[in-house]
Amino acid sequence: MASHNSKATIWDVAAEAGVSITTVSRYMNGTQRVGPAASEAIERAIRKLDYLPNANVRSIKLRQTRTVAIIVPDISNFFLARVCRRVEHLLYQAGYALIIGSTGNNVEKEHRCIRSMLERRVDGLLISSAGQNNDLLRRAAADGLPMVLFESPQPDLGGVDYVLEDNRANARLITRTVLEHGHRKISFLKGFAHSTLAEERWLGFCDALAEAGLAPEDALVWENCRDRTDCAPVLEALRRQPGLFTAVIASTPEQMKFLVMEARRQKVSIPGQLSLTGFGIEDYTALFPFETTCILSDPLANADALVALILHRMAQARDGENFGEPQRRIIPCRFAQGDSVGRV
Amino acid sequence: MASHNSKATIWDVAAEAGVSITTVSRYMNGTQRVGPAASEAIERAIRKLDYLPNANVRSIKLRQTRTVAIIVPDISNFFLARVCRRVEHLLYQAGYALIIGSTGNNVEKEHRCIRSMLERRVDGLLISSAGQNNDLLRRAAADGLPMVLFESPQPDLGGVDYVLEDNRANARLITRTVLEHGHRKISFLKGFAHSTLAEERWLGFCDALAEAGLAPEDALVWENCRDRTDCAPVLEALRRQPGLFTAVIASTPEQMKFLVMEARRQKVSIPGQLSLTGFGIEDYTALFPFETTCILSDPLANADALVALILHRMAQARDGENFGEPQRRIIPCRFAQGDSVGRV
DNA sequence: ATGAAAGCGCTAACAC
DNA sequence: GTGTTAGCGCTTTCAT
Repeated sequence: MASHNSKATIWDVAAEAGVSITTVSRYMNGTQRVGPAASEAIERAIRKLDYLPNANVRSIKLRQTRTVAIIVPDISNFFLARVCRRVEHLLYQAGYALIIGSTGNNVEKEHRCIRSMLERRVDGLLISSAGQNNDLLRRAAADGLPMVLFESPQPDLGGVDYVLEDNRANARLITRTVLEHGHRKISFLKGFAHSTLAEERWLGFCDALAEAGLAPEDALVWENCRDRTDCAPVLEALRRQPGLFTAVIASTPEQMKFLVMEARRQKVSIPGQLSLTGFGIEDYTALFPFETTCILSDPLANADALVALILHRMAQARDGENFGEPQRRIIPCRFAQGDSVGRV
Repeated sequence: MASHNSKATIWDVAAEAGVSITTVSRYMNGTQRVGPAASEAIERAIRKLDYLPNANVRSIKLRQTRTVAIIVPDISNFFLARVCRRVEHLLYQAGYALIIGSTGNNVEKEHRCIRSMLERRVDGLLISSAGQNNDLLRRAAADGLPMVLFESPQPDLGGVDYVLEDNRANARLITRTVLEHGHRKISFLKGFAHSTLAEERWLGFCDALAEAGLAPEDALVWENCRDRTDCAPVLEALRRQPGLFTAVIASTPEQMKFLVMEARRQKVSIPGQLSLTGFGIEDYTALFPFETTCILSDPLANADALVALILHRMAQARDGENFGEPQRRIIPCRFAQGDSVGRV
């Protein structure tokens, strides 16, 4: 079987059609009218040779790749998968392809991902960064690369666009709800240690507690819960020591899911024995065996904002315009009133 | 702010370091020794200029992009998201980047996705095709593009590698289980109309029925169930006409999920009033409020096979070797014995 | 160990 | 309307 280097080039098409490569180029891109005779000959040659222009070569003259990159901690995460799907679709409609990098919250991998995207000269970069690579990102931004960050704010990385949710306010709101239901012993599951997203949710929790004259209790705070095995101990503790806490707040949809699974396994009834709330996603938390009271993120709205911003920046970059003020879009979340938080 | 065309080239580095571009190239790629003095000067120049080689330009000389594409109906689908995550990771480790296309089972979009990937000269293509683009795929394969199909077999597209599950046998197995539990009125949810994957599962269902001397009843077969709204009528029918069927088999994990959600909403107890089974995924069906009896697909095993095959083919293509026999890997599924199928 | 120069496949002035 | 030609930024003979 032939190696696929056997691809036809514009020269082959030109020769076959008996015209110059310029004419072929013009025909392909519609940059200029070409005569009907030539058109037909070229069309025939293209079909005969199965000609497909080489986009990489094109990109070097055009100085744009019509590719944007998205870098996220985990594409199989429900929220991010939804974001990616819509971003891919919207960009596709705008004539861009999407390259995805999934970093697993590994700083080293994220670094190499970013580098790789830069070497590929993507026209734009969408990134939910775990942090620690801000110097690299800053340089890229300073170089004029259209870029929008999302999910996790990077306080030391200004001058770029952000798409965020108000995690602190939302965490405060949900915590207040729990307090209003009479709970005083409230457990909190923190997320990935280095994530500013997780940190903000934690701060919002503390805010609400403070407003009620309370303070977080060490014994009720669970660090770095990323896995089902990280979440199991929470319910085990409760069973060992009934009354240790009456409500638990999860700071990610995954944590909620793990808690639901563990609650079933360990036969802890929700909200009977334990109230559960936190951060969810529509169409995900819907599967839980109760109406979930929680803050609902909207992946589609996030994606829409991301695409709107990056397209805008890329247009500016193409036209050599000044970028102007960095944008900061806060995507509102919905407060879902369910029955997973009971009165105490 | 400067346009990001302000990128340094190999010429800039050479000039800054006082050497020729050849030397810089050799230094970057380690293709040949360069003197210590030159090395240091180049290193300094690179840092100073923030030089990042242009991968697209490189690719045209090297005749490889170190990029592979994966095209799937929906990246936010749990199974595919998991597959993509692992494929991305494995390929990344092998030095390849992954471009993802999500087609929404739209033939037109799939076609343009494939074309786009070919124009980008990806070194390999992984695709779960909805069908109907087999001529394009066949030409690509004939051109020597390493390619492996998965999920949905394309009977008219031979000579390429496949990673599949034995859907027909698995559907037969799960149906037989339902029959063995005494069910005779069994409802079946078919999947996306044009999907050969869905078709195979349907055939396996028919096989088992036939073995038991039964035949599918039109009133119990639901076509083209892709959404929650497609699944709701199933349970509504049962409530309108109790005893219409005693068990339901879903042909995709999503259908199972929708049925679970609807069962809760419509207050149909599983397996009390209705037995439920079908095709699931570990860590997904785990969330259901019962132990699910079903066939479990293994996204990781699928991904491993995909990557192993494509890497092998790409190595062959690079070395100009003959491709030899097409491979066909059947990934085994696990039969999960739960309690969602009751005795009748 | 280093450099000059010939491409890779394409686009875009600039001629005609 | 069409062709000539000079690049785009890089790798790679082939000399030195």
